[in-house]
Amino acid sequence: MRRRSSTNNGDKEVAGLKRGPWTAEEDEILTAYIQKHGHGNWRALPEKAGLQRCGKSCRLRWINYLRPDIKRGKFSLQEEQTIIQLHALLGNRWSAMAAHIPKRTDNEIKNHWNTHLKKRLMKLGIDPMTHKPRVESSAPLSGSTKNGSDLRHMAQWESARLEAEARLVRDSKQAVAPNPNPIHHKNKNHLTLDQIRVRPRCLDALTAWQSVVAGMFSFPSQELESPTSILSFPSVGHTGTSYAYGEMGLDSSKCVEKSNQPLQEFEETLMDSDIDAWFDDSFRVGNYENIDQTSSDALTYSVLDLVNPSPYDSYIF
DNA sequence: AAATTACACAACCGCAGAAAC
DNA sequence: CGTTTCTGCGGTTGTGTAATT
Repeated sequence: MRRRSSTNNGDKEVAGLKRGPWTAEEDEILTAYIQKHGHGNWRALPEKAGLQRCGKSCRLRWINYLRPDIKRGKFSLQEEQTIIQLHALLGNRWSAMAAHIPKRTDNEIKNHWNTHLKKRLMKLGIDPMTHKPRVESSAPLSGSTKNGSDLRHMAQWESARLEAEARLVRDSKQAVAPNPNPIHHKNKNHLTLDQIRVRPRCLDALTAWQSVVAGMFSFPSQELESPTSILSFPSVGHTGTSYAYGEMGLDSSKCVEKSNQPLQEFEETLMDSDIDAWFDDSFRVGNYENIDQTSSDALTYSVLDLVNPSPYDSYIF
């Protein structure tokens, strides 16, 4: 594809350098060269390999496309769930997210988020940046002060949860072993076995949150508490169902109605496109108690484990 | 069937931090 | 210790293709 000339440091456009999509022949040359010599200095690589590309372009092509340890194709529901949860923890830190999603590149995750997941969350009434329900400021709370209070209560709880999670991620980064992944060597989210033993059962809040969302389908009646928040949900006049709708960012007045009505209308909302299947699968509750933390497999413990207790053998998939 | 629009994703840009000099 | 160079990251855009009109 044609681009305007670059003013980037070290990559100033040089006459004769090819741009745009890579050909199969170029891919072959680059792959063969790196497999034989390693990439070494990216800037010097194109000349050595006989490619009319800048080093930056070669690096990008290798990392995002040609590397052998890349899984291509559709994202699984589990991967999507993980991305969403990691995004809630890490924000737009795509490379950090990629470090916890095997065989996926930051670029791929970023693209998938921007083209799919962000839109799905928005469609569900969830702000993709804050991961909080979007409450229309212009929409009155339909005369229900109680519900307005509840929504604020939920927002406070959610805010506290996110803060606690962010704090935990920061803390976990301060005491970490080197990441063996050469691609993401800067990422330091892996914990040693000793560190795992003293790891606080921090993100149970996330599980709790998932429980709330899953409550849309199971309607828990018990009070929900979060270890990362002093707030708890009122048990009177505010069922799991109504919170769930609030979580979905639906009109609060409808929440009250829906808590006492069949799910028909709600289901109709979800029936739109493929959201229902995705949502049902993506937000089922995991169970931290099932983790075998003494397993030798737990030598590295990552942020992924915080958000997805059993990512690879989940019953979801 | 052609034109238009929406979508997906590869690739580029510019910046910041690390490393080398 | 300051400067230069290199690398990696996140944001953005252009293009090909599918879907719709």
